[in-house]
Amino acid sequence: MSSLTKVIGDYIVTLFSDSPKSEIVLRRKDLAEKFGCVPSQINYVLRSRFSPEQGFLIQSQRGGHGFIRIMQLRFGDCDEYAEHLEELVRDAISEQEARRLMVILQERGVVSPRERLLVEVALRNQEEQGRVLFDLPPYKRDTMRADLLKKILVSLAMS
Amino acid sequence: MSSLTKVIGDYIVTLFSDSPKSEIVLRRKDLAEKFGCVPSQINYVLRSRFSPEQGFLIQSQRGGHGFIRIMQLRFGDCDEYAEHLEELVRDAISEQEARRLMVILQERGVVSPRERLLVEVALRNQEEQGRVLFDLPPYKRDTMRADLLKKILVSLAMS
DNA sequence: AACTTGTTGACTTATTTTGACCATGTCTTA
DNA sequence: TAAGACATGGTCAAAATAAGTCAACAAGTT
Repeated sequence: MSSLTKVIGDYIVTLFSDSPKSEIVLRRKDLAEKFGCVPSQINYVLRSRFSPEQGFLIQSQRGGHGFIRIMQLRFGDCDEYAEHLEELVRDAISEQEARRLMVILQERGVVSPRERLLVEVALRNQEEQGRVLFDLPPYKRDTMRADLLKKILVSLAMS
Repeated sequence: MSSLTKVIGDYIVTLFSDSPKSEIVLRRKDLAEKFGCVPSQINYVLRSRFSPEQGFLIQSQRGGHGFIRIMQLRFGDCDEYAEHLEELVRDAISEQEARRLMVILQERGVVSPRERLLVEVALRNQEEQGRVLFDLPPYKRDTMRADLLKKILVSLAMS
């Protein structure tokens, strides 16, 4: 039993694979009708599944002939992608956010499952030592986690 | 005298052997109901028996259509090899020895070049923080490096 | 007895679904 | 061409649903 949000999200993904361009255009109202839901559900799908963090950009227009355009981000080179990753992690990141980011990166094929496992073990190790050995406050642990994650992801992006 | 935790853990293991994939999805609520326990017992089972250090990755979602997905990345028959690795690393290891070990493991195909890179980044990061941030003595840094390396290698031990 | 592992439940946080109300376009017509 | 009708999309919050955390207590081990 899959959620409506997942079904709609998957449908949008198929639109991308059917399209030669890395960009699709759709009507919120039509999509909502197709899936028998309220229009604002589409906004929720976009917000939760097609965010910049997940590699998408969205443009839209209201009124007659309104539309929603979803663009898949492309990165020219490693440096650009590394920069993108650094922006995602920022200065501090919680355990939960970090884990979620790794899930997304694995799903996008940026890292393998083994690499994700490795990263999780490294992050958990640091977390535990920060907490138990040095009694660091939560925010400090979040910044240290961000530092480690950025170093790892950037080095992988460049490899 | 078998604890509920063990029973549930064993049950989850059978789910893996019944499944062709190395990944299963379950509902916390259902599982708790099946074994007549509180839902949070399931979290305990996962924490104590299916951690990244034990070769498992967990992804979960709260709210409507929530789920828990468990990925198994290693299989039971590598305990011996894991022990071997622990013996290699011992209680303390220098930066140089660690790097040499990683080179050997990569040459033997135990880890990929990217995985080796990842490990080296994690080790360097820990080294730097131990030195700069906490002013740890060399021996302490060597033991911490050994701990991290062992955790990582054991969790990856497979092939 | 001290320590580790397991069990429980109250409280917290996150996700999905829905709908009422808001904002901004285009089109028609006086 | 200005006003109003019509057509879209956006925002926000409530309700329903489900998972996570934490700490106290219990049971088992050493």
